[in-house]
Amino acid sequence: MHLFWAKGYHNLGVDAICRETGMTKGAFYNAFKNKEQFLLTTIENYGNLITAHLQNELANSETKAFDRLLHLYKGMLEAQPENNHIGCLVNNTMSELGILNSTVASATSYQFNKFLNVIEPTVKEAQQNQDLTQTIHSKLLTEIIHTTFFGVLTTSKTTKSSGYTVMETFLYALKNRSDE
Amino acid sequence: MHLFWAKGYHNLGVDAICRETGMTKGAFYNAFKNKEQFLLTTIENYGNLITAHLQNELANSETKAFDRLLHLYKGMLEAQPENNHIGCLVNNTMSELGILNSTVASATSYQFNKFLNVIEPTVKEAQQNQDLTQTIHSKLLTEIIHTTFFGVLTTSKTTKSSGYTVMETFLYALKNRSDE
DNA sequence: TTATTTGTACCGAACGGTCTGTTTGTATAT
DNA sequence: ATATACAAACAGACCGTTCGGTACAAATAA
Repeated sequence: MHLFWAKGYHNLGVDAICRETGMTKGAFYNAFKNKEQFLLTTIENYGNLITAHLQNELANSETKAFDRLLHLYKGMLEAQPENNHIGCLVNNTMSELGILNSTVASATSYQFNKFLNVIEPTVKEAQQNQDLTQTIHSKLLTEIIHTTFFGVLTTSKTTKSSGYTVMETFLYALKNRSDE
Repeated sequence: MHLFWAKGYHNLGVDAICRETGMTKGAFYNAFKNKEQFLLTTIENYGNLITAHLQNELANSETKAFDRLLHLYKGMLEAQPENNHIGCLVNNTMSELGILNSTVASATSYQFNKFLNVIEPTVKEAQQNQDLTQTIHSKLLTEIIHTTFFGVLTTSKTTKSSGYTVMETFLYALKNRSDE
């Protein structure tokens, strides 16, 4: 997972996967049909991991929904510099293989939607708290937020910054201004 | 340019470049030091092309600044389905090579900033027209908008949609609500 | 003539994937 | 308890292809 994450698909060979994991080619091709199948499995594992993380981060009901969202994205973005700006495997794979491999494409958009479904209730709660604009349906608003997050992840790969300023300012811009 | 754009860096060989352009390897390596140098040249050409396009699209002063922005992003996103969701070369390259090659990384972020500098005056104008939130500095607001655009481009590669709904709703969410 | 550009054969390395011989765990028969 | 059977798992040499890049002679330009 970490190899695909950091190096991408075409820049990572099966030999390197085997070297890193201690598998041999025989074991690898016994367990997976091919490199693509291994990527699909990896994406699913990654998606489950992230989904659990999101659920965990957003579960805390002691703080307000909007602050939980802020804290969630802050944590993920501020971890980027120390993680060598590895970004998100789903985002990375969407970009590299989205138009080249439709099977992989639908696997990534499936995981992306899973992310949205986990985040949406908190967005809705923030809307009900009058902390986020109510003029947009919570599902679409969640998509906007997480899409921007993906954009920030991509651009921060080259600026080597966390990109959190952009994300934070963006979230505050979506804050309902009726309470100001 | 079109080859890097559609296939990415690692998935495109020098042989394929020569086949497509009619060059031979001798000519290629006489003109460019290596494949990376060719990518850097390509990114610069691409950046100039897009910068000119942005300038052209935003120059029209007959419509309001906010509507020009809307129209700009609408045009670029609605062209995606017919262009096989090729996206933006700068965005694609940022994602694939951002953490692997620092020279390419800074070339892409340089072009990204050029884009921002072209768009910013129109954003500022929209702010002055009270059509965009004034609480954020125009440069940062421009960065937020274009970063979200990049995010939309990436995710729409896998959903095969134009993604314009997300972008449009997003821009309207940044609209100053004092006039409603 | 001399300098530059071009065509192409070629290089070693790495690619995804296959093949075959061997080990291993387990189920059944004795 | 021990022997036999057998499929699944595994190790790693090996396959043809493609990779980025070089060498060098031929062609062209100055």
